[in-house]
Amino acid sequence: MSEEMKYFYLKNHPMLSSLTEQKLKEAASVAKIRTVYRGEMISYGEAGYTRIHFLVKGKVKITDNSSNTENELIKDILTEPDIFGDLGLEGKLLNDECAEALTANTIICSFHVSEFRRILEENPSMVLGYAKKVNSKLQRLENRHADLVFLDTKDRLIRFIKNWARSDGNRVGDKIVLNNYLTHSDIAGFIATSRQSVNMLLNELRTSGLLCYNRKHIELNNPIVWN
Amino acid sequence: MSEEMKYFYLKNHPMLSSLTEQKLKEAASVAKIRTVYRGEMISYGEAGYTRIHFLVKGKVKITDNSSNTENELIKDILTEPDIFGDLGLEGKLLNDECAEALTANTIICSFHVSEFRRILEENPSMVLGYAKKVNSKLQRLENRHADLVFLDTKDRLIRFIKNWARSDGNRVGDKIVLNNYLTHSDIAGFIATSRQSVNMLLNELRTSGLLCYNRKHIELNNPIVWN
DNA sequence: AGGAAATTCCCAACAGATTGGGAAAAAGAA
DNA sequence: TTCTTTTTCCCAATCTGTTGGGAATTTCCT
Repeated sequence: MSEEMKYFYLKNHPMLSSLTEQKLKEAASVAKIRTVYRGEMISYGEAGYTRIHFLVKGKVKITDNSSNTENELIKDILTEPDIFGDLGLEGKLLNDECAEALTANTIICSFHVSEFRRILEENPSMVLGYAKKVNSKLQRLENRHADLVFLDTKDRLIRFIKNWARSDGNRVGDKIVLNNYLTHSDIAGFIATSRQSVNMLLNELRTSGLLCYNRKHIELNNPIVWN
Repeated sequence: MSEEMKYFYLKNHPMLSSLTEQKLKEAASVAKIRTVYRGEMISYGEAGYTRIHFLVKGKVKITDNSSNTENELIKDILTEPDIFGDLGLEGKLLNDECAEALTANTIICSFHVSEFRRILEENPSMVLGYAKKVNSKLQRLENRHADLVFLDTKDRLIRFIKNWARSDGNRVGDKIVLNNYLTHSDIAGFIATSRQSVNMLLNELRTSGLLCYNRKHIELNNPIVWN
């Protein structure tokens, strides 16, 4: 990966776009950039040498492997552009948190937290963007938590698909098409239900004409309903 | 409230203790400090003029009033020292989020986000503390979310009491004593169950000898179990 | 002290979702 | 292609926790 490509990818990431050309080139020189295969794990580094990752292309699944092996909890599903890793910048490894690329040729750009801390301190303009980003993760989780409390499984699935369509859907004619890089099991792990229920409910939505789906794609039939 | 008291309270807050004396006095001059009664609501400000609050003494309950009136969801219960308000620093009001003092003479110190943004930008050393704090809120919520997914009501209640004891318990002889400023309904709102279940389970724990409780206090009998 | 409001307490019936059985279909590997 | 693994699919039994009834108790207000 050439230095120019690194610069290009970093510049396109909204968290870093506010940097001056000079600062951005400095950042690019210490950044590590990597193309990750589908299914490949992305390391958070060792305790004391943790990293912070910028997802510049592709999708990433964040899982929590601290609990039972059966029925893993999916903490988040990220679409570019986003960040993940040791967001506290403290060098602490997070509770058995793992990241895995969901798409082929996922591109990740990463810094040691110590390097990133320096960059943050030298660029006060970036600080607010960082606070905003971490806070937005907090709020998204607050909403998801509230959904888990108040909604039943079906409504959680619908809410999940809506959000998915918003962040990653393509309008094609009078439909919204999603590339389906998730299994029923992934969806179940995200909305906290069983694979069986996800399957049953998707069939229900299909029968009632709200969507079509196969292993590759999901088509949402009525954009108004799915808004 | 005198200027000296403001300075004193701000200096004692870990998020602000890294400031130089000079910077801290400047901060104190723009801060607003207020003593809040039990049950009193704490305003987040108006859209565009939101505030960020430093809880310097007392307990505060953060609720989400966007859903049904019945069975409110309690987003968090804060013990001093902590921060809350518009953590994204964007001037956006959060989804019907409300804050309410749970203790008498709760002391809150607050800034306009625009003032606080300036303070952050002028004090790079504070930035990391802020990121760390917001990230710790994110992680606490991640754990709570996982508890809601994997644990049954009883284990969630036990986990809740454990955390409560850790952040706010006093060791008295071979017991841990908690000042009980929460109703069964509050606890239910926090662990996402019904008042009835909280009551049933607390009685169960009492019968099995793990704790004693009345409206004022909760005593945990076996510190080893509750660790 | 007396009355109103909030909180705590109890029980039985019900509902939504899980569990655990197993089978078919698709994807990936060799 | 053929074999293996993963994913999708279905059904019936079961269960956890809620709902909604109402009563007792405590706190707060005057």
